[in-house]
Amino acid sequence: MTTPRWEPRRLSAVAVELPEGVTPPGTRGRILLSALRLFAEYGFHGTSIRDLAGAAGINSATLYAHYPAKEHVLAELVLLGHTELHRRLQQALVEAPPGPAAQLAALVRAQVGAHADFPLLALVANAELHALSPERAAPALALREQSRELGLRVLRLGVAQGVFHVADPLLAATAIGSMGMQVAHWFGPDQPYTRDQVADTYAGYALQLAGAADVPAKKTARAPGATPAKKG
Amino acid sequence: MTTPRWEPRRLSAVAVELPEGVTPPGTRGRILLSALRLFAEYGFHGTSIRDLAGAAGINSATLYAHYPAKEHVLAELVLLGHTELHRRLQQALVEAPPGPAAQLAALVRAQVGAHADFPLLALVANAELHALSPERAAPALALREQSRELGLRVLRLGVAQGVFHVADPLLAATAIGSMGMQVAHWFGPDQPYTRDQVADTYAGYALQLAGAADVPAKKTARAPGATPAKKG
DNA sequence: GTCTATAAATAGATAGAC
DNA sequence: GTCTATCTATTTATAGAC
Repeated sequence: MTTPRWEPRRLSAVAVELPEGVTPPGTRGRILLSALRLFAEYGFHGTSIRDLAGAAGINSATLYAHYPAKEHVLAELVLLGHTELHRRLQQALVEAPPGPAAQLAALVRAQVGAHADFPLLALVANAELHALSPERAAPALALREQSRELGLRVLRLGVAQGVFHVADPLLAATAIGSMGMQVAHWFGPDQPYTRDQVADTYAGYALQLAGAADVPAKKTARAPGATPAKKG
Repeated sequence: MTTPRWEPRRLSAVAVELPEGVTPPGTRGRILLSALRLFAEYGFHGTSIRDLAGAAGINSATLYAHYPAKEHVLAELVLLGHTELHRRLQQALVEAPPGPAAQLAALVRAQVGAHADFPLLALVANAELHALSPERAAPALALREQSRELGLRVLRLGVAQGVFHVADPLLAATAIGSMGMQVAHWFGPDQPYTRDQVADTYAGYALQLAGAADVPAKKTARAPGATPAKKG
């Protein structure tokens, strides 16, 4: 690709940004943000070194002063994305009130929040990870596995305590996780929801799906504000 | 790419096949099946004309006797995938017992079934659609919109009838649809579930998520067999 | 329909001046 | 760090023989 083949369609109005404090300063940061946008829109293989450099306002050769290869730019984004999600999930668990129901709600809110706050990063981290060599994909895959187990543990605990009622916690965790992952594909400022509305609503869905006994089912309304887990 | 960079990771044990009766005979069919596998594994831009031809056992120039360009091969796959899903959803609605609960269950079973039966096709149809020009993506996008509305209508009807209890049917439909879409990313013969087990379980999840009042919540067990919608 | 051969453009990456 | 210039391989696609 030299010049854009056609107008972007995958993600129009979404802000091109990375989590706080992780964007490198100067040119390297501009390269990373350009890659975030282009990889999300056209994919890793659909973006050339010259596209990347052009979007960052530099010559293509200059890119190699900051990254040894195109793959390393993707690797940094993929790792950033998985790290941020895992960090948020862990923090959510720490801050959540005790009990599987509140913890599941907190996890889902954190997952949905992460995917709504950084949809481009989530998209690249998930959809382009396959373009990395196994060695460079491994760290992200390890983080993904850890994140998955956080949810699975909460679900299993909830079933053991009689709070949740699912025959197969693994399948339930997969289904719940799937809801949140897809948020990156459609959420944006053009949607009639705030990120907290989606996060809260999805947390309610997760509890319903898990058959959480005494949890307010009608809390799935369009109430704004995060108000994390004020239910026991 | 000339020779495989590394072993396939995205989808290992999944059969490379298309829905019954749609695979073209002869060389054109071999091209299409090769594209199904390679596009799913490496993406459209990650697969070269020579990869495609080599996998089909022909010279790269021969490909142009069957398709005018690489993009047309992808376009055929993308349209095939969206057509098959829409066809199954429509048929599921026709065959389903009356009532929003049974209809929602039937839709989810059909969606999950389609993604479990043809994960490669679902993956290509969804993840590589962005590589098509707007004109060639349009037919698939139209089908996608129609499929989406099938689910949305059932949810809205169920809410209106007091069978479902969700504040925002659109968001609920999105969440439910997201569960099923992701099935293509993980389901395969290496999983400890049959396609019907996943389909039935996910149908139960959807009803739970939607707050379906009087629906057997414990039917989410690992009971094999499709047995479509024997509940009212 | 299938091939060999090749054109024309673009790819990722490097050399070396400033 | 950034540039111009360039190398080398690969890309999509075509020409023309069989």
